[in-house]
Amino acid sequence: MKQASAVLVIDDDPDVLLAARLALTGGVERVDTESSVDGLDRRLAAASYEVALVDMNFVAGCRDGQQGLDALGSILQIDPTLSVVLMTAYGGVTLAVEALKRGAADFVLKPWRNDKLVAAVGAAAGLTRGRRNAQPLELDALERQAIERALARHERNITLAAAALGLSRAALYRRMAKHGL
Amino acid sequence: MKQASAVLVIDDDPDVLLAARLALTGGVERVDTESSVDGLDRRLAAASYEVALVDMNFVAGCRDGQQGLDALGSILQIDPTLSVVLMTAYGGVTLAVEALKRGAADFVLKPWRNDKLVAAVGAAAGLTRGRRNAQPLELDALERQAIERALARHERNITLAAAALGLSRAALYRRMAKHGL
DNA sequence: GGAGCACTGTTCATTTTCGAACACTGCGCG
DNA sequence: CGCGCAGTGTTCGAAAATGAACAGTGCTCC
Repeated sequence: MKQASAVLVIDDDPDVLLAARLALTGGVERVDTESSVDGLDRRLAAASYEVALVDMNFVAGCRDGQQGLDALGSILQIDPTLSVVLMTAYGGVTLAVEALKRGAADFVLKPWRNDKLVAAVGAAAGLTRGRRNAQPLELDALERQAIERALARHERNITLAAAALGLSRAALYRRMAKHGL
Repeated sequence: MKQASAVLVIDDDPDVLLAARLALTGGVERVDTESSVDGLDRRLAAASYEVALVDMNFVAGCRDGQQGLDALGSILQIDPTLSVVLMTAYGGVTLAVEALKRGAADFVLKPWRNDKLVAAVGAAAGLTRGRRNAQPLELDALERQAIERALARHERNITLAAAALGLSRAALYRRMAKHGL
């Protein structure tokens, strides 16, 4: 099924923005561009993006990608469900690893191959959708899961598990029976 | 606080195993080594490791790291709480990104700097401990969280939120009151 | 205007759940 | 052995949660 998706591309180089737009158009519903990381808050609130594609180097002569990592942090703080794909021309393994460890969905090197970029953005959009659709389970199922975990963690010692769950032993018995454990 | 931690190192090169042992001894409680990815199941069940440090290239002439990715998958399937640090001499950004996306805790290049390796393994051990100590919340708190999320997701529409949680509207009102929402 | 609709907030007889108490089973220990 | 301890599984009157029903509020549409 074809999915509508909105992507926000952030880079200080207009050429890159244009190239990204051309590469992504057709693959995604909408491509917005932004040349700075300022005012992200409003930007992200205004339209509900599914992917942010962010450059890591905004300051000339500064190639360590720190701005990108900072932007990543800001974006995830604003919306933890939004997938962030980072891109850089100067990246090494160390930077890529750091980016992923900090929660980036993917990491692409400039210059990119258009099909790879589309694939990365598509996969990231899928991640976002997955996170956003992850509706809280029904309370019943949630309780069942929690009880199972608590029992496992305490090696089926009902007394301890009950205490950990914050209920009386008798109550845990009843709920175990209810859930068929 | 100094933490006891057990590390399992897997590499087909005895020199690498020795180097790893030397680098890690002192930094961690115990270092076990293994020269193959076979029989991981028993190995992991026998001792409770906090980190697995795994080489990505077991087959001569095959440098794409596929074995490492497979091993990563196997290990996480056996014990999802165990942090896996991958290492390779031939890695590029692409491989590193793939490894992290598949759930590796970190990715180090051979030859490593001993202090970096110790730091990576230490951080990974911390991750494992965090995951393992993440005891299921008390049922009450869990319910509160679920209710908050459901309300947020449905823009405070009580009727919809109640349906999503699998309880009646009146019940949701009561629980909201109980939790002070 | 007013009928239809979707949602809110509350009431109350009925049903469920609560936990303290009890009896029982191992198990280590002097 | 006899004692204490830690755990299990069950009982029962008291207390709390349940959901159908109701009245109220704000809309949209004709």
